[in-house]
Amino acid sequence: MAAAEIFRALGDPIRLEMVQRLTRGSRCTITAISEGLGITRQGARKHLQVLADARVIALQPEGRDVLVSLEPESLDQAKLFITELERQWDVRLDALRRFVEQEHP
Amino acid sequence: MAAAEIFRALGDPIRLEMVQRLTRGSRCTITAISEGLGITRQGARKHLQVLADARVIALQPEGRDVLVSLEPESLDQAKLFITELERQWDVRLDALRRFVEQEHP
DNA sequence: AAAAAATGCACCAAAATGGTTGCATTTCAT
DNA sequence: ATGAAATGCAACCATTTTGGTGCATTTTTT
Repeated sequence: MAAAEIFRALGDPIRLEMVQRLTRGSRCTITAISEGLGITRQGARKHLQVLADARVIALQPEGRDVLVSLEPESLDQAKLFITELERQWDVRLDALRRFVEQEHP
Repeated sequence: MAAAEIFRALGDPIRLEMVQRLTRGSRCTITAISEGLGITRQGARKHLQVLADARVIALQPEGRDVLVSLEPESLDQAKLFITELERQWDVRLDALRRFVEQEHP
């Protein structure tokens, strides 16, 4: 289940903050996005790797630094997954409603 | 960030499978939802607790057993969070586009 | 009343996570 | 050419997570 990995990547306050920063500001370096998180650069780097493994972000070396950028497709995938869950839920509720109406006319 | 906890709860294949079962079938007991997952009931029970802590599901004792049911509001919250991320992303892209058009008329 | 079912609780072990420090390497700027 | 900046890598540590076993307890069922 690829969705689980994306959810997992988003399931941490620091990583979620990183993603939020990327949606607001543009792409930036690892050092830049690691500032003001209360952890070291090396610590932040591990979080970035988790996000990259789930393809929530992309890391591309550019000379001396590495550019961090958002991969919006992953967010779409996650949202679609939830939407589908809700659709199934609604289908079930509808079936239940029809059943009750049929049994108690 | 409450969203992080919800994402975290969804970020595991077994827990995601449990949620999916709940959207399809109706509420059921702990034993029922723990079957066919490849782990013991006690193991499954811990996953259920994670989901309950994040309010993705509700656990209500009912005589001898405990009924497991989905709390759809949590899914909505998670979806809304992603939707908002995407909105910010789009706002930024639009701003960038307008900027480029202005600079290179 | 006795057996069976559903669950809780406590404890245990292995693995993963989150975070650190220290140091080496590459690349850019002066 | 030298120094500063950005990064990578490895080792290490504490904590949490994942999963298990064993046993006690409470309800149903027969």
